[in-house]
Amino acid sequence: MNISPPNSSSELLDRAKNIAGLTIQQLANKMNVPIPQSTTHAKGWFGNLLELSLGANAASAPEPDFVNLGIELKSIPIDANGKPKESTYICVTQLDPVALSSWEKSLVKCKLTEVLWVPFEANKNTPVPLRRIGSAILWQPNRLQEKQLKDDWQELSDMIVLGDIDKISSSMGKYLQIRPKGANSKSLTNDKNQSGTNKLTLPRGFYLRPSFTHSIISKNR
DNA sequence: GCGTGATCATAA
DNA sequence: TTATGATCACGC
Repeated sequence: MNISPPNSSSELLDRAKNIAGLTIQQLANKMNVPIPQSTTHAKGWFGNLLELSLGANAASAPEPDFVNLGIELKSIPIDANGKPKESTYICVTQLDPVALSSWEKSLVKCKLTEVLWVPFEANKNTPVPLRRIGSAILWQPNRLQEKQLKDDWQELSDMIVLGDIDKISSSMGKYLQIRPKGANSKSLTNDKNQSGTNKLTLPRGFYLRPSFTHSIISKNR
C-alpha cells in the first residue's frame, strides 16, 4: 500500500489524527504489513510503519521525512504516565569542520526545524500489537528550546573541532547528547577534525534526552 | 561504511 | 529505576 506525500502540514496532521487511537495491530493491518514477534530484532519497525502510513519519503537521506514540507517525523515510546521511555535519535554526528562551523548549518537544526511527534504506548506488559497510537503533535522549537539545543550543540561541536571527540561522553549536554551510533563498538569512521592526519573513531549520533521530549509532548496537549 | 528507523542490556 | 554505551535491520 503506497500513500503519496501530504501536500501541506494540515493534511499531514489530518492523517496523523486519523490513526490516533488505533492499535499497532490495526494500523499494521491497514497497511498490510506483518507485525514482528519481538522488537529486539526490529527496532525501527514501528517508525517505518508510521512513515508508510503518513506518506513519508522512504529515502534514507539526511533530510526531513517530508522534504516538501520540511517536517521530520518522529515516533516516541511513552509509558503509562506519558513520559518518554527512551532518548530520541536525531541524526549522525558529522565529523566535518564545515558542518560543525555553525548551528545554522548543522544537521541537528535542519532536522529539528519542525517535527511531527507521534507518541505510542510502549509498556512492556502490553503486547506490541495491542499498543495504542497517541495524538500527534506538530512542534517547532520555541526560543528557549532552540537556545537550549544550540548551547549543547555548540559545546559538543567545539570539542569535536578541537579533536577532543574521544573525550565526549553521553552524560554531556543538558538536553542534547552524543552517543555511539554504529553497527557495534568496533565500527569506525573518519574524524576529519583531528589536527594533523585524519584518525578513525567510533561513529556517533545526536540524541534528545527524555526530559526535553517530555516537555514537548506534555505541554502541547 | 553511512544514514535511515530506533531499542536493547547492563552498569550505576 | 535511569541512563549510558552497545546493538539490530535495511538500502545503497
